[in-house]
Amino acid sequence: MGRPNLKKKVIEEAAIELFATKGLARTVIRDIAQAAQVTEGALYRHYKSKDELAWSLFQREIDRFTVPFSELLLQPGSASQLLEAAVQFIYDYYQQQPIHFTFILLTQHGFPDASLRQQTNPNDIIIRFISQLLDQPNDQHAVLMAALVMGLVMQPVVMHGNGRLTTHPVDCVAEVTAAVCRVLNITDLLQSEGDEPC
Amino acid sequence: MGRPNLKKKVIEEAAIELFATKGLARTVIRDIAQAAQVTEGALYRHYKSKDELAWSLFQREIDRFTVPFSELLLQPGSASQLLEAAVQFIYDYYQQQPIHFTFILLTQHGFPDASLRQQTNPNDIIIRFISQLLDQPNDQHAVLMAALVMGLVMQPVVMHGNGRLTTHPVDCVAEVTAAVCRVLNITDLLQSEGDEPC
DNA sequence: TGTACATCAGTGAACGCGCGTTCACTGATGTAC
DNA sequence: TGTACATCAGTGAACGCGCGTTCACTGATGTAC
Repeated sequence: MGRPNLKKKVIEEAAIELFATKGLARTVIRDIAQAAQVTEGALYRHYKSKDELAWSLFQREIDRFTVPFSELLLQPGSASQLLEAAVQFIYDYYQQQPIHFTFILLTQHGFPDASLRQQTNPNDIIIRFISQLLDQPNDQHAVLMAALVMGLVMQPVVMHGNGRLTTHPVDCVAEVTAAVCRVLNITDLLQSEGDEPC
Repeated sequence: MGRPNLKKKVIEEAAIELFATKGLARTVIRDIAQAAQVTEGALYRHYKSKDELAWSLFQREIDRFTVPFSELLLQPGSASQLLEAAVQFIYDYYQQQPIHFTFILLTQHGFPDASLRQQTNPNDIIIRFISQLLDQPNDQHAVLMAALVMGLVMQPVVMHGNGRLTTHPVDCVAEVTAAVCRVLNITDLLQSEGDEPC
């Protein structure tokens, strides 16, 4: 083999898929190498340890998600429009990149939480967004609301992942957005179909 | 030492605490033995493997939670009363047994999901409860609603666990219950303070 | 263009540590007589 | 009550496998002249 590191991407995709399905700890270097059709040593041409591989991929995947996501939250629009766009974005991402999304979701607890910069930590992004939406400096009430919204939006993904929810979240955008608005007491008129308000 | 297995409980408590804080995979037998002040061999007088220990504790802790919880859901009362009691029960449990509750929460993904009987699986209990509450045989809409409620109630615990929410969930029962009712479009009158309705 | 050399992604085999597990043992407690 | 024996929770040391990691190597590609 020569210069073009053809296998790096293959290794990374294999690692992400295995991490997403088996978890960090249950995935061993041999699994990754085998899935990527390389020997185990090849992995160490690109990463100096398994931990570095996992952490590096996690950071990259987090960024790929959060950068466009936080840009979206800066767009102009009413609260309900923004929220709907946010929910749509998340579920679209999950639909188009299910493995990468699951990787983020599943492995986030495997790293010390403080190790991500606040700027790129999805939890903190949501908290800031909800704080300004409610026009409350980020006091505890805003944090609670952020937690409620976070749970509301993510749990359908979890339940879809474990097979209980067979409807794909992407087909529940309107319903979930409506729920979010109800929880936040946002009474904007959505361009909604189906679900009726208070 | 003699017959009374004094150390079994100590071993189990040490294991639960370590599993809850470090996770199953990052906790090694030596950690548990050291924390319980016994040698590693002692552990194998009670369990035939690390996996059996973890699984056995998980089943036991799940049962200790779900048995009284699902009994509570059978009590008479209005929808909103039942929901408030349920939220109160969960947050009380988390307050009184934070380590045990976190153990369940954190390690649930470490076991194959199908391995718990449907009867004692919290997810399925919630789905059944919401299904009958909405008077919809458990079709996908009810499952989605169950997911929303589950996320709504559990996420504050997660965020309290990672330090973002400093208010204890037990002090958010009214607010969370109100959110649940709004999501489910339940317009019962709660004996609520503070939060106003539609 | 052709030749000589540097680079470096990937190989294949080995290494050694950390881990779960085993096992001969000890000695305190319970039981039979 | 006292004596002999069975039981078994806990000890302490060792074992061996699975795992992450290392390393001398190969050979294809890029570059200098």
